[in-house]
Amino acid sequence: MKLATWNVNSLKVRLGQLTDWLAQGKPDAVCLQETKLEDGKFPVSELEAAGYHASFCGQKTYNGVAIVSRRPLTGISTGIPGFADEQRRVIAGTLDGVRIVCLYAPNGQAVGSEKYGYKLRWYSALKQWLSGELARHPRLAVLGDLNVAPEDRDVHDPKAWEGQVLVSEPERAAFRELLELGLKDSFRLFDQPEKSFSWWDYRMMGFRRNAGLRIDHILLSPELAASCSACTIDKAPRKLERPSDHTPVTAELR
DNA sequence: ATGGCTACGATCCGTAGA
Repeated sequence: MKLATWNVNSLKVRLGQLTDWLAQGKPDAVCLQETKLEDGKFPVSELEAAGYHASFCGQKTYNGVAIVSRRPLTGISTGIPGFADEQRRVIAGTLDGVRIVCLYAPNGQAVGSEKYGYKLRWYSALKQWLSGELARHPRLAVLGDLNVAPEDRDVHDPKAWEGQVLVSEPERAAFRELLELGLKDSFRLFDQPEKSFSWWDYRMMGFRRNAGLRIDHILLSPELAASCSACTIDKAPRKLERPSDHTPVTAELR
């Protein structure tokens, strides 16, 4: 099974790139973030024409998540139970016995801001929920834009970013707490190129300078991690005209 | 130099992202 995550930064703008990418890589499921579409405007028929089903939970302008899959998911749920949130950031479903959780973590804006507090509260609720999900679903895959670069090697310029949002110690601690539940960062199960990132700022020629961060992640339960044969970042879509600022990450399960 | 893009929904700029 091939699972992927991609923050498309507007599915309306990136739909053609997505269908091309699906045709090339033929993933079994891809988790999307920042679809920025109300559910009534989700491109169901276009994805069906590409051979994919979709489960989605969106809103206008901001946020929005979806899981696009070769076959329909079962047991679809949205949001984090017990954490009331207007922002559409979480959708989950089951495919071939694998529980797939698609996440769009809050950005946090700036350390100490109101949005930063919301981010940490969101992570706290996420951890509580995923703790139970791991017990319920031994085959659990958590994919998404987690908006945290977990270690300095995930940051192009750790000195410049030190203490900033996406990198700050409380955010990294929140990320580590997910790993302490037993989830594995699938990217780090394998040797990887130095300076591997999944996001580059649109400004300052970020991509050309490889001035990026690794903030899009695929976390796997121990059982799935044991069957994971690869985890790769596909930089090709970031080179296209009008790219998303994020690029897809894919994990292969035996 | 604390900006520089991009998307969106509103105008002819503000909000948000990361």
